[in-house]
Amino acid sequence: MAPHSPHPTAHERPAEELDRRRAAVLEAVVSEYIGTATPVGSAHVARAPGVNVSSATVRSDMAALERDGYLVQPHTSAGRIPTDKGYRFFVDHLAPPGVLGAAERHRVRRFFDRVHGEMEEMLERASTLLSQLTPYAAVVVSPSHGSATVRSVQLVSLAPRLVLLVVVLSDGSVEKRSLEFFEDQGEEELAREGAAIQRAGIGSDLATAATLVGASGAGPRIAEAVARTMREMAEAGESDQVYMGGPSRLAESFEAVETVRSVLGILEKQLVVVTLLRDVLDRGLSVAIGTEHGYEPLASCAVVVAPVIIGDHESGAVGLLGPTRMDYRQALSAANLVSAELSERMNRRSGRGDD
Amino acid sequence: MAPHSPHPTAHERPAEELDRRRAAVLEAVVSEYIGTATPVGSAHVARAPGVNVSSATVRSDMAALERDGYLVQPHTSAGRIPTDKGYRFFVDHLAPPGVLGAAERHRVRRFFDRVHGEMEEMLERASTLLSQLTPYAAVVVSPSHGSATVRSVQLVSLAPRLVLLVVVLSDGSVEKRSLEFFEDQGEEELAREGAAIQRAGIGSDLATAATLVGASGAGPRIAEAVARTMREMAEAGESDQVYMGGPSRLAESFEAVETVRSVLGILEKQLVVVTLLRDVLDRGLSVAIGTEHGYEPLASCAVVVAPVIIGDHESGAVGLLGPTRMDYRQALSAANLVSAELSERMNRRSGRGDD
DNA sequence: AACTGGCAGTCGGTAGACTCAAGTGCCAGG
DNA sequence: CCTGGCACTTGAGTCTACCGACTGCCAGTT
Repeated sequence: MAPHSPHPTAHERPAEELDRRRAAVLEAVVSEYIGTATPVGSAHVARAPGVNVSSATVRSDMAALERDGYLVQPHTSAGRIPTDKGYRFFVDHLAPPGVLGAAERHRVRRFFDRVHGEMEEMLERASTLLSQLTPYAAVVVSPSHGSATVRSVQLVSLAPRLVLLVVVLSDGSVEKRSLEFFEDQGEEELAREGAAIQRAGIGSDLATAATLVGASGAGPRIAEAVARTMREMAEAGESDQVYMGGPSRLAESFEAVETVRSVLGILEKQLVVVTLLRDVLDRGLSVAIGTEHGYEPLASCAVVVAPVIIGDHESGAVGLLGPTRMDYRQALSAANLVSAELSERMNRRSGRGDD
Repeated sequence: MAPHSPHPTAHERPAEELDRRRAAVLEAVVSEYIGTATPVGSAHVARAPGVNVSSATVRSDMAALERDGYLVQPHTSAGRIPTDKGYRFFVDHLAPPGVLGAAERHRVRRFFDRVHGEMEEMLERASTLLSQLTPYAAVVVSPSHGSATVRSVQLVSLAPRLVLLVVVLSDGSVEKRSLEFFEDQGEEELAREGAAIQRAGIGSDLATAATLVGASGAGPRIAEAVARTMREMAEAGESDQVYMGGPSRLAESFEAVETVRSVLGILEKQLVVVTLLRDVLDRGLSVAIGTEHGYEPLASCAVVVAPVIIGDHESGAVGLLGPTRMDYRQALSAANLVSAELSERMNRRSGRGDD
């Protein structure tokens, strides 16, 4: 058993090492396929760094990887392409931490330094930013009001019998709703009512405030209408807003126009998107590949998610949607960078409940 | 010259009538092509109602129409397809007024009866509605603040050193912006300052109000910051918001994924969209076909526009974007219906300046 | 003069045969 | 256990022939 072979390294590789080589083969296949979208053959892989064996050996490794479900052959005389399981292994074990280029980091930083305007605008533009940092479509789910408390309630007369209810919450968001009354309301009566309502509701969350206002018995009709409307706001505030960035990226990612259509169609259903992202996050994942998210129509897609953390819990999310053969490293670092930056800004802005 | 021919109508058609027949031929070609996206041949046209001549005659008419630039042949042995000029003639002279089905009318009515929430939400959802009424992508451009006047100014403390400026305008819109101060501001000082600022600015439009507030000399630092921020709001309010509905419709309209990508890419540039729609409206058109709008990348598209009229002038717009072979009748009636309905709602809501 | 049927001519699109290149599986040998 | 060599498979590309859908033109009819 003396190592007199011309390929000693190959000869002495113990079993454990073999697995490592297979991993290297898998990595080579995935990397190559991500770049070229073409089935990759054993010759290509043999040339990859970390794989110091002949193409014949690679072939047997690839056959094994196929048996184990990491690769598939589109047809007999073609190279291999990764399965979802293959991508999964790549993401979990092989993908290096992945750092964005300095240029991109700088771009993100500059973006967040320049953003003015309020949360909605920031989120909207962040989704565009994300889609420009990567070749994928981006989604940003706005944090729900959650436990934000009422900071101010105001009634503004807009026209005869038309009054605008404006509620400011502790997270800096403003909800408005117009109310129509049968009788005209005097300017100073409105102000008085507004003050009373504010006194009743301030400091509580929207739903509670609505109840308190209803019970406060201030001005018969008005308080009732305001209470009802605040309850509406509370309900509406729970359904998170979704911002979509760079939908045209989808048309770059997929060949078939039919796929583009169906994926775009899904992105239009905001509720689905929110549920999907939350699901993935709840399962503790940051990547969902192919059918992992259990949503059939997106079987050819992968989703990369990063939470936006405000205060102590995940309340929003940013995501990237691309083909399963997406560049996970790039996508992950972009999503993480933007979500971190977003979290920081939002934390800085939102008040801490009590002054 | 007694009409003893078996085809008397054909025989006695004077020159002017001939034109009418050509128009009928053109109409048949356009209608058919809109429906099938396939070059249409003389045999098909000959069978169309209103064209009571043989295919040979139709052929010579089609040749004439091609000479005049209304039709083209993709290749020698194929049928004809309309040119932009052909579509234009169709739209201007041939397209019947076009009424939406009762079901659609009812759907629109119901939609507008149910919409609650405020303008932004209404516009957003109107764009979705429009894209569902037709197989095309929809855009809605929000009315700019224009001459809306300030109805209320409020300063709300969110956190130490963090204050939210909330301005309510007479059209029911609410602008907010957070201000950061170096020193902490007392709750009641803020209220006092807010009241003073409101007194200075109320009744003027945003830009004027900003100047007035700046000059009012209320509270040294605060008034200055508020004035600056209000000016920012005035500027931001001028750039109209664009809502895009049903982008996936684009993937249905075009065969080539490349076209889908580029058109989607253009839709993402909101400024371009706004300019385009305004341009078309300013030229008094409601349809722009192919290159008529002078925007090269959209040469394969047609745009249908309808103004949203608030008070006395066009301040917003709804539009539909589809292939040049779109169903103009359907698109026009849908856009008109939604824009009319939208105008009415907005007029009802926006206060009339003075109480 | 206007319209018609008939006919030759023009192409695009499809189907089949063939070739080519990429890539595999297997095997004997080191 | 790995390697080079070899036979085999198969999609993709090319070429050809053919079919069908049109058109343009023309002589004939009313």
